[in-house]
Amino acid sequence: MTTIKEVAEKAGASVTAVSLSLNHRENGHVKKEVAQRIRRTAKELGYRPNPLARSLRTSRTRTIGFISEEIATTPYAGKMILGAQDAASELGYMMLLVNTDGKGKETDEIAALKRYGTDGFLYAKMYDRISSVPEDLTGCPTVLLDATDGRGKDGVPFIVPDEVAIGYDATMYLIRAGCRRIAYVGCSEPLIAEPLRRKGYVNALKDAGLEHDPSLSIQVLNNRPALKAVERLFDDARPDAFFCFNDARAWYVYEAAARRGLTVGQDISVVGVDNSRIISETFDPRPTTIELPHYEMGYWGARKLISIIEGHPLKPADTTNTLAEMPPLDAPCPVRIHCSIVERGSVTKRKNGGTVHEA
Amino acid sequence: MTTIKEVAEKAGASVTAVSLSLNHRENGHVKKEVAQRIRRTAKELGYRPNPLARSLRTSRTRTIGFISEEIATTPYAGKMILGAQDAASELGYMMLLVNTDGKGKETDEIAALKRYGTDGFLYAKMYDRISSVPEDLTGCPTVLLDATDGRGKDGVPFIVPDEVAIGYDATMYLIRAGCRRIAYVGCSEPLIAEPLRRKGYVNALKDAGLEHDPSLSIQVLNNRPALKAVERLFDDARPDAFFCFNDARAWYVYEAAARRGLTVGQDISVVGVDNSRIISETFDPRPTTIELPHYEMGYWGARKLISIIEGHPLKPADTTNTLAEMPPLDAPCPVRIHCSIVERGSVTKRKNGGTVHEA
DNA sequence: TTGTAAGCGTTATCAA
DNA sequence: TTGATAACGCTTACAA
Repeated sequence: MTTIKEVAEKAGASVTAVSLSLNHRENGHVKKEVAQRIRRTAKELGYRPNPLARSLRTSRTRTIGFISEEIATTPYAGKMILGAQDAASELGYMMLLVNTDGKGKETDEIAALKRYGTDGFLYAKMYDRISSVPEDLTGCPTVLLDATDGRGKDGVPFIVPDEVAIGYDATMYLIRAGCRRIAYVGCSEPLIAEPLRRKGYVNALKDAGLEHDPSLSIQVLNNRPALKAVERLFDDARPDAFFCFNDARAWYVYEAAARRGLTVGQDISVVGVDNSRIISETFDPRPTTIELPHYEMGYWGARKLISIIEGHPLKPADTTNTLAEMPPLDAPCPVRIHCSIVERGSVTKRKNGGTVHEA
Repeated sequence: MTTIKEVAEKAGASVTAVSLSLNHRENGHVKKEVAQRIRRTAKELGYRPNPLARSLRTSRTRTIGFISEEIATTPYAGKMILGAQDAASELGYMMLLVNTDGKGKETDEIAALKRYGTDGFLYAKMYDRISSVPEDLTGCPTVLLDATDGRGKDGVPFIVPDEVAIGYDATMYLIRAGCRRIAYVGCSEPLIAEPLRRKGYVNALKDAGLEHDPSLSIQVLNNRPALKAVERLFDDARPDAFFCFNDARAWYVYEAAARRGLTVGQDISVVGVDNSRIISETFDPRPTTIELPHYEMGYWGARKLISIIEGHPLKPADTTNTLAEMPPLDAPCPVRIHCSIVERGSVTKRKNGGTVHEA
């Protein structure tokens, strides 16, 4: 590894001049000509500053810590991590990863991260819920991922999926495909997402001028009772399409359909949220899956965090492209991204089907 | 943050004495009494050495880099990362995570990791295959995860699942549950795991004294053709159980069973490899899933790597507990772990159903 | 056994 | 404009 000293010698300048020039802060301190010479020889030598030495001096490390209680408990974790890592990489940051048990270990891991000098923290949950950020993080730049701390705009900045929009789009997709008796197979666990996705479903029906038949909406848990409930739904309400809260719920629809000799994507249509992918991998493409925006939450969470660290606000324009275009009906695996970024003191504004909160 | 200097002052000793004492290298240099006093005051002050400063001096960072081409492309990535992180954490290491595209970006990310001074690298793939480690890593401590470089024991140390044992155990599990006509639903893609799992299946049948009926073995890809093939298998060979290469293959068995009014876990039994979990989540527990040892690969990979970094060999005893006990037949979701660690110059030895390669 | 000081590679201060 | 030099917090060679 070549050092600043070597560059200075080769370029016939002082280390000061080199440091200043390479950080583009030479104005009025180093002659333009010299600065250019320095940059040239630095490039020739393939010089890259030693981040450790730099950090020791500046007490800024250009690293962020990704803290997750349950990296492995859901298949989606990887996407959130990937998104965060991509953003970090784009902005010249490194990402340190720790897993915690949410208890004593958490304190230790956070302490370790702090010792390594991470500039900020991504605190990730694996499904939207109210979750308080550990005390050890107060005062540190932090962004909550897939959770809120319940203190709204006074709380820690957070990124959550726009669940209403997800339900709306899934349902509208089925409507546009010509379905008229669209069922909703929800989840009877108390999840934040549940009523919101259902709300989107109801809104879409309303906007399309379709009657909202309550007998088409059910909530199920799992195993036989869930299957039985779905079978009753098939037989009593006779839906021509299903919007399923998630893949697990969609499974029962597939099973019930198979038992009736019906083929999904032919006799009935199914759209489910989530991404275990098995459905879209194994069966024909049209009955499909809407992915939760885990990648986007990670990506925009990291951008948001770094913007806080560096003291420049994340411009609203930065966030709008999280909303992808609605794919054509014949696209093989249509997916739409819904992701909203909320920060303290922000104002809500509806935009292109998703919700963007601006500062 | 309290510094070594502050500890020295408070304890009435020199920084040298403090450094030596806290690193437990005081023998013959610092009076025992003084060393103890130093350690006490260090504890009182909650002193923790600054890793950056230490690394700058020692050029060892106690960090490892986890390199993955495709963190997000499979649901299993998270587990491997978790395992590696757990091991790192236990051994006092931090883990830096980067994602690459396998091309130009990879070189950049590796360079970045090197600049940050990572002591070693975990190079992870997401399914067992032959994969060469990037040149940039030659000379650096590296462990390949879920892949081999094809150079056998002369190559880079690697960790891969013991696929034969997986197939053996899955099949034996069905045999022990009383099944007699066990089908194998494989995957017709050219995967390393395919013939190995099948081999385990055949071995188990043989060991149990059951006839190996070739008409019970099929390989399918996906969509309608896969479903049709499985349906033919149902109708022609009349199996009472299925060992499926993975969840995606298992899906077709569920679908075909449902179409015949058969209930899995009642009329037929199914064991599948992989962990999308949807099967075990939604249906009765007995027809179940064998998870690939992603966590273990990450965990033992990191231990292996750190042992290389620190220059002390990983003792075989360390690896044996990767082989969990065979769970009782009535366990809700029986899982068995198969993970083998291979290193240069090692010798194979069969142990407790799994394969452990000893140095 | 103890402590002083050099050095790791930067950035920042300040005198020239 | 320029370039010594101190400082960041630690480890370690070496002198006392």
